[in-house]
This record gives sequence, C-alpha cells and structure tokens, in this order.
Amino acid sequence: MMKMSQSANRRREHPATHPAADTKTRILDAAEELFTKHGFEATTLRLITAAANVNLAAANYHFGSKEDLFQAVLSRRLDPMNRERVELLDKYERTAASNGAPAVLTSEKILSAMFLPALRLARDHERGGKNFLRLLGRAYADPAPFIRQFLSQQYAGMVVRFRAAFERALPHLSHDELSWRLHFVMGALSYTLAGTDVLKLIAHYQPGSNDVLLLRRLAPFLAAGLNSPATQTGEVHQLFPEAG
Amino acid sequence: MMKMSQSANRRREHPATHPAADTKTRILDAAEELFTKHGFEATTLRLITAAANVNLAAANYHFGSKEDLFQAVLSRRLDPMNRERVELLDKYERTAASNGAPAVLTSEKILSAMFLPALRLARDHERGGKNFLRLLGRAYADPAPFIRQFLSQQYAGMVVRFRAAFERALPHLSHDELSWRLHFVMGALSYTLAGTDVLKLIAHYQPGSNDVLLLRRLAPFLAAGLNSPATQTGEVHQLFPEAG
DNA sequence: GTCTATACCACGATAGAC
DNA sequence: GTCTATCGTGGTATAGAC
Repeated sequence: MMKMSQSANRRREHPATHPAADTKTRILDAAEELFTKHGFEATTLRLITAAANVNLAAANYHFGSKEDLFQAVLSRRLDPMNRERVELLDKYERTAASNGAPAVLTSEKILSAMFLPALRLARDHERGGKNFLRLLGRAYADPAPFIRQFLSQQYAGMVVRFRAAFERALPHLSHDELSWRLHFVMGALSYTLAGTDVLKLIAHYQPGSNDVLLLRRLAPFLAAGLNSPATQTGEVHQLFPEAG
Repeated sequence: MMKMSQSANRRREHPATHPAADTKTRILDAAEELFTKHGFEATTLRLITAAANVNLAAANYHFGSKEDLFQAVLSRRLDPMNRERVELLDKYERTAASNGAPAVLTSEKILSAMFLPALRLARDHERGGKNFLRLLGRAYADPAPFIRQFLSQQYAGMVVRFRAAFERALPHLSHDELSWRLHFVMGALSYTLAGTDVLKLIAHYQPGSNDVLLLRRLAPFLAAGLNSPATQTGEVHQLFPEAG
C-alpha cells in the first residue's frame, strides 16, 4: 500500500475525508459501505467499483478476489481494535498486580476490556464507526468457510489472553463450562453488534440508534451469567425433565 | 442422472424414508441439507435439483424462486416448533394459575418453554434434527431483507406471548431494559443454534457434538442475566468511564 | 506498476414444446 | 408436470494501453 504514482504530481493532497484517496482506499471505503448495507453475497464487484469510480478489474488487481477484498475490509479496522483490547487487559492486570495481589480481575472488568475498544471504534465516525461493527457482527455469524477461517486467525491471540483472564476470575467453573459461557458471551455480543432487527418484533427499537447504551446494558447482563454458580445436574433435570 | 424414461410406471411406492418421495419433498429435503451445509447464497439451484434427481426448472416450477424455496424449507419445521412453544407456555401458565395465584412464571420456566421444543426438534432425526437448528441459527443472523421479513412474520405471535410472560416475571425491569435483555437472549440462542465454530478458538469443541447439553447450559446462563437487578447508571459509569 | 477493455463460464430465471 | 433452450448478470482472467 501507500504506493506512489511514477510520473508527475497526480498526487492529491487531501489529508482529510474521502473525496479522492488512492484507488485502493477508494475501493476499500466503497466496499465497506456496500458490504455493510447489503451483505457479502448481494454486493457485486460492479457496484463497488462503480461507487469507487474505478474500473471493474481494479478490484481484482489490488485485492485478488472478492473474498480477499472482504477480508481486507475487515482487517483494516479489526487489527487495531483487537490490539487495543489486549493492551487494555494488560493494563488492567498490571494495575491489579502492582498492589501486591495476584492479577485477578472481575468478569466485569475483563468484559470492559473487550467492550471499551469496540465502543471507541463505534464512536470513531471517521474510521467506520457503528456501521463497521454491524458488518463485523454479521461476519461472526456467517457460515462461509473463508470468513470463519479468517476470523479464527484474527482472534486467536486475543482469545487466548482473555480466556486466561476469565479462568482466574471464575475458578469455580470447569474448563468446559467456561468454554460454553464464553461461547454465549460471543453470541450475545456478535448478535448485538450485528444490530439485526429481530428486536423490532419484541419492541419498537431502532437498531443503531444508540449502540453505546446497548453495549452498556450488555456487559452487566453477561457478567451476571458468567458469575452465576456452576450448573448443577439436579436443577437441570428439574427444568428439562424430558431432556434425559 | 438416475432419471427415468418418460413412459410407463415411473412411480415408486416408497412410503418410508427418503429414497423417493414426490418431487416437491425431494427438492425440500435436498435444499435443507445443502442450505445447511453451504448457506443460502453459496447453494445453487443446480446443485439442489441434481441432488434431488429432478430437473433444474422443477425447483422454480414448484416454489417460484430460490428465496421462496428457502422460506418453504424453514416453514416446514418452524411452524410446528413455534406452535409447540406457545402451547407449552400456556400449559405452564394454566398450571400456575390453577393454584389460585396469578400466572407468574419464573424466567427459568419461561426459557424452558422456549428451549424444550427446540430440543425435541434437535432430537427428531427424521425431521431435520440438529442440522435444521443450525440452519435456523444462521437465518437469524442473515441480513437479507426477505429472510428478516419472513422471520418477523413467523415469530410475531410467539414473541408477543413470551414477552408478556417475561414482563410478569421481571416487573423490576423497565420496558426498554427488558427489550434489551430479550435481545441478548435471542442473540445467544441463535448463535448457539448456529453452531458456528468460533468456539474452536476458545477450546476444542465439536459443534453439534452435544447440542442438548449445550442448550441445558445456556438456559441457566441466560436466566442469571435476566434476573439480575436493573442496571444502575452509577455502576455503568464506573466500568465505562470513557463512555460518557 | 497501474489501469482498462473485454471475453469467459456459472448462476437464477423463464418461455414454450411435449 | 416436466424438459430444453435461452437470456441477463455475476465473479474472474487476461491482453494490452499508459
């Protein structure tokens, strides 16, 4: 990236918004907007390149394929956000450890290390903002193998760090039970980020109207589930008598 | 391939499983399997009709369009399941009311009315089983307008009934707060049903290996979140100091 | 290196013969 | 009801202009 044209000063020195960046950036911006609005499959390269004012073949030239372009759109925002998350968790743990105690954080604190960088991104209107979080939420739920594999790579390092922190915070949970609960956390988070409008059936609710408030409600809800006592087989059978 | 010549007794009188039902059913079965495996967009009508041993045009003849076929696949299983859910909730409330008390159920009980029919479906291997739940979970998260609209219709009645039950169970929650929490419940549920493998990064976990156990863990987790006290602005600011 | 024009094959859909 | 033929549009590959 950041290539320079070889000849004269075709350069535009627009430092600010997005009237005319270089071709690659224009494609990324248009793709991000259209993927968010219509989803991956329904967005055509012809639409993207038309919106970016570039030739159809430019997309494949710079990014190789539509799938690679999609991954590039995600990476651009996701990499910095996940880095922020780990750094924030590190900071929390250093602070906790400096008091002489071992670095054991509460689930609420760990969750806030996951959510705060997402909130910052949601507010950074210049860098994708809420729309990008919706795109990300959809990607979480997409069954396409290339998306699942990509997200696995992107999140691998972060997940290891956060799981270790949760293990210290919730020593009463077995390995499996913690895995499940983290699964539920990821599910509620991704669904919330995706901002799909299933909620419209539950109540009048404008998705995207106030994502910050939404995430603020989600953290306590998830913390209550995480902190709840380990499931006892007895009560399970009481609630699910037919479930064997 | 495997097509029969056009003339005489082409009929097969297989009453049982799925060697040869009528054309419509064969298409539905093949579509259900392929949509589950590859998602909506990646599944082509050519693949479906080939697997069903019917002509390409037969799909459009019987179902109108690929989108309508997808809706037909969902309806076939979803209608009975949602009917079961409402009936079970009614039964619970009648039992509770017959003791003289008003019909106020615990969140756990209401959740079990949502989950038990899903568990039954997951175990009914002959009628879609776990694979169908995975398909359903993906549909929840799909941004395609025709899917969202279809699910809205399918769930409208059920959601009204269950929301009313939750309102009685959780009177300490404001209207908005309950909406949010139900949103989170739907998110965790759909994500769990979808069985996407993000969890593989968290731990070695084979999706679909034991969905029943998974749903059993989910209900207590969600109940803890639902039953937790209403969010207080004070603590929110403590956890999210930068969130204004 | 960067960009364009164009050709290719697979897709969903439909019209019309049988 | 079923099939063949065909149309418009999608992603992609490439040859060649600058």
